[in-house]
Amino acid sequence: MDMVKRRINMKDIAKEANVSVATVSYVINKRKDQTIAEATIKRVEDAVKKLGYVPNLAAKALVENKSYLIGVVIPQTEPGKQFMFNNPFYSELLSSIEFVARERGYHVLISGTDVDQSYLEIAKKRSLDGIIIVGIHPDNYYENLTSTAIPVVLIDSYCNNLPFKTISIRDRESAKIATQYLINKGHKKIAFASGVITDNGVTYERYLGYKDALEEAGISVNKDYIYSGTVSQEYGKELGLEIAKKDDRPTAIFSTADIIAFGLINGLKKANLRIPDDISVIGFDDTWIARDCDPLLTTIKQDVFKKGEKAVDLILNGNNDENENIVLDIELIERESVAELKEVF
Amino acid sequence: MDMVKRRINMKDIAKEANVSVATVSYVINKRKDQTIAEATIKRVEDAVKKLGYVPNLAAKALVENKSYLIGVVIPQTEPGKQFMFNNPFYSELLSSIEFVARERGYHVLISGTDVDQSYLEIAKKRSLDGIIIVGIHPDNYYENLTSTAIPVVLIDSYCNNLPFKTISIRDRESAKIATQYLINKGHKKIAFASGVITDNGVTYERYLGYKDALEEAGISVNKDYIYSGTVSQEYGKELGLEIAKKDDRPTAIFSTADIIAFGLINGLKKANLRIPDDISVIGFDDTWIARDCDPLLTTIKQDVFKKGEKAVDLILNGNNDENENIVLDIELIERESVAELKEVF
DNA sequence: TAAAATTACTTAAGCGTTTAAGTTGGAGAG
DNA sequence: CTCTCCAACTTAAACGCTTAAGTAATTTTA
Repeated sequence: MDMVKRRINMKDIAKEANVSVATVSYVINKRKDQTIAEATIKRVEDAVKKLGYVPNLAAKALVENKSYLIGVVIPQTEPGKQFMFNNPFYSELLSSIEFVARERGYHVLISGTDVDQSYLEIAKKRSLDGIIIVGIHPDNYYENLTSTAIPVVLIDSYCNNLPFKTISIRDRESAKIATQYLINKGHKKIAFASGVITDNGVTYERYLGYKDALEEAGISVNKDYIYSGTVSQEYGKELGLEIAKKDDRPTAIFSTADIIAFGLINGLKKANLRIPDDISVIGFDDTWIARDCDPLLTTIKQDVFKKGEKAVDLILNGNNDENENIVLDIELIERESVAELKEVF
Repeated sequence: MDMVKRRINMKDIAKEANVSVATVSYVINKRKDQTIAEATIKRVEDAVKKLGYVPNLAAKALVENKSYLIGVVIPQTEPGKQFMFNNPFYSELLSSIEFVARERGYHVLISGTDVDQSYLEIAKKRSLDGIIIVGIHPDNYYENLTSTAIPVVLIDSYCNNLPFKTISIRDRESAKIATQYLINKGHKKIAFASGVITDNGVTYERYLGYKDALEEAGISVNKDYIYSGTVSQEYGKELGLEIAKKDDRPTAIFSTADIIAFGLINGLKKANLRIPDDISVIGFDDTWIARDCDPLLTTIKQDVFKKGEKAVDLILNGNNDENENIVLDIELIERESVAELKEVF
């Protein structure tokens, strides 16, 4: 007697339906290239229901060398720490990736970036079907990944020399648009507030766009107006307080993330400046936080859902050899945090 | 000639090190119950390095019926939608679960709640080593899960009749503490603002705690002061505007989530009420948002990291038969959003 | 009417591990 | 000098699935 509760497998189904395991496999996978009698299909399906069969993906993964698993790597604030989730942009992105992946029959494995263990190792171990890397990471990350056949999609990274697919927006142009918007409103003293500026990151691109706009308008870049810290409300707030105290205060600030802008607004208000009357702020991303600042934040909207969706699509449908780069559009959302500058003589 | 790039497996290592696959397996898993000569261990380890061997977890999972994978289920706002990530509490919790799991050599599979496919099925399919269910879910979720041997940990759920481990705080008591704090500050007209109140959810418990405090203080519960919507800043804001217009306005509001409190503050300010001078607000969770409202939000702090950590520990170390319930402590954090009520005669 | 094609299957090898059970040679015991 | 014991291995089955190749019966084609 078989007292131990065994896992129901294809063999059990085969026996119950009076067919071979191969047939069961064909029925379960609905294989179009196999011809199977309607009656047989029904017998198998009935057996599956009757016995409560659930396929074992580990076995499937073993023979197919495929896991129906997509890895998502999210940047950490610090090594050995948790990953960055105070920025709603990442939350929203992850949520959309998970949603789309699930629709496609895939699951999502999340991971912060571990210094000891390269993500490539995880990918190989788990036979991941693809890796979506969000944001910028230490260089050694990418190095290893090039040696593998696993599709890698980079979101918000400008490592153009690497054979990876990317999905991005025109960060430089977008930043230029934001800055030009401020310039068109009469601002000349425009500050730049961002997280750490890394070589291949979006932040650097956005910095370039900011510079482009200023230079094109004949405004020289004031090094005193360039602020770079962490992508967090804390930094924004700190910065708001600092800027408020400044002698030659800027009249507008372009922030590369809503969450920094949010902090900025808090800090500036704390220092009794009115926004946008005393100082204007423009953000980036259009996360929910932009819709719930006071004043409502004028910002560059990027379609976060689409960003996640396209990333999954690139992994699943993309030709692995091709080096695709998808570029999404942005939109400037005018709300309440930017004012026309009254000329002061 | 073997032109196709094959995956390096134990057999290759065995050949290279001149031992059997079994020995390789023993060395790689550092099995204490096997005696292996130092020299042999070194030979195997060298071969692993030389050939760049990475174990195949699918194969391991197949024989061990174990995946080193923990599933985390996060509530969705609506069926067929993405999961709830506007609430920083969930983000922070997920981040800590992932961090702790990774430390322990496990990975995290995330999933929103899919109506069609019960999570039990995913769990079986993937041989998950455990499931952490965050927040409250439709009843049929739990039903299926009882039939399996997979360890399930419920975070923020009061389904006490089910054979699951839980990890929670004393929600009722905590809400009572928050409400009593307001009462001690002289408030009598205290509103309650929450998400949907479900039978087994934390929200109901917090509602009870709110009621307890009022009743104990001899204040009758005013149905007009009970607001229940969604756990979002939008709802909070809407509510803030609504409450501001009210004839018999409450003097304080207890919100069951910081994010609602955040919205409330925005809405109330929009309606030209000063906080805490005109109306006090107390939150719950102490997510980062509490530290970045203006005014800073007085709130009930729960240790989100510990909540995640304990959940992982329960999955990995907990005796599967025992029905453990871990209860964590909370702390009231006094900030700026609650004022002493000046008696008005 | 025999050959070819098609339908509806089955057989069995293989994916990369783990592990219970066996083997071998040498050290220590009697 | 044989016997036992132990260290240091090896052998081979099993985990649950996929799939190329085979088979047998039936139908179509020339």
